[in-house]
Amino acid sequence: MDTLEKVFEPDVLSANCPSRTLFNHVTSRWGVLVLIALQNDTMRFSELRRKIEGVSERMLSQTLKLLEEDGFVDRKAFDVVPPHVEYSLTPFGQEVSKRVRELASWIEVNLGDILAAKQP
Amino acid sequence: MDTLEKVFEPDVLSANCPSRTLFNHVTSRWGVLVLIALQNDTMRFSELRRKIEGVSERMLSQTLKLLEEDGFVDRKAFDVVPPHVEYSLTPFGQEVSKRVRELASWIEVNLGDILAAKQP
DNA sequence: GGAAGTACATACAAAAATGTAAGTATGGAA
DNA sequence: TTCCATACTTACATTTTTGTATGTACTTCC
Repeated sequence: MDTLEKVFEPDVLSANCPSRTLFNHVTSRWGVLVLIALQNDTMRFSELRRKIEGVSERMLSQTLKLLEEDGFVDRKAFDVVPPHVEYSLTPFGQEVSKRVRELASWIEVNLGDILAAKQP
Repeated sequence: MDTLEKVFEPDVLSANCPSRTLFNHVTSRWGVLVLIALQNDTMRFSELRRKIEGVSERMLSQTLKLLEEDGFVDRKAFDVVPPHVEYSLTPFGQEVSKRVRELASWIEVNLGDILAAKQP
């Protein structure tokens, strides 16, 4: 093995690590939900908006743009009027989405028990 | 089966679903990092603060309190001076932590490829 | 002919998150 | 005896996030 290998180890606990930035984008309030919503479908902007209850147009487009820049979301625009744009996950996006989904599902499935366990 | 069963299905995509609230806490900026930091250890407040680069005392204690209320973090205070408090994950906390860790690890491991794939 | 739907951008305002600094009580090290 | 460490809390200031409203260009439905 080369003596100079592995100079840098990604770590989300390190303030300046690029993985932390990506992690923040992915786990952002609307980011997680976009990833979940797109998991098995290609969707249009307004479909996403209806599916993710509570997002404003502003936040949705901002979040989509960020995830697109990071390479997790693919945007396909058709040059027609009225506009038609389709969003989907890239292969990278599908990987993160899968893991976000697992977290969300665990919470959904165990919601009853979690709620029952806390009595403040 | 009872005709009235399953009146309510938890869904993080629903604005008012309690699972959404929990999900938001868990995926909050510092929440994810606390869950990761506590995964295999019991830690004291200032240890956590040093481990999670960039958290302020204020945010750390706020986040710990929230996760404690949700039942994911356990707080054990010893009545001595100077104060001594130990934080750890509850069984529920370990479950969510595991899943958050998997997401973070995937990003860390694939960081190079993700970064290489984007050229804006 | 007017309303609604489409996929946004933009300006402005309000709300929420976060940081900073200071304070607390006490013991131990220098 | 002054400073540091501990685990916070509180007040205050700043930053970031989020929402609201409006506009666009055109088509289709009623």
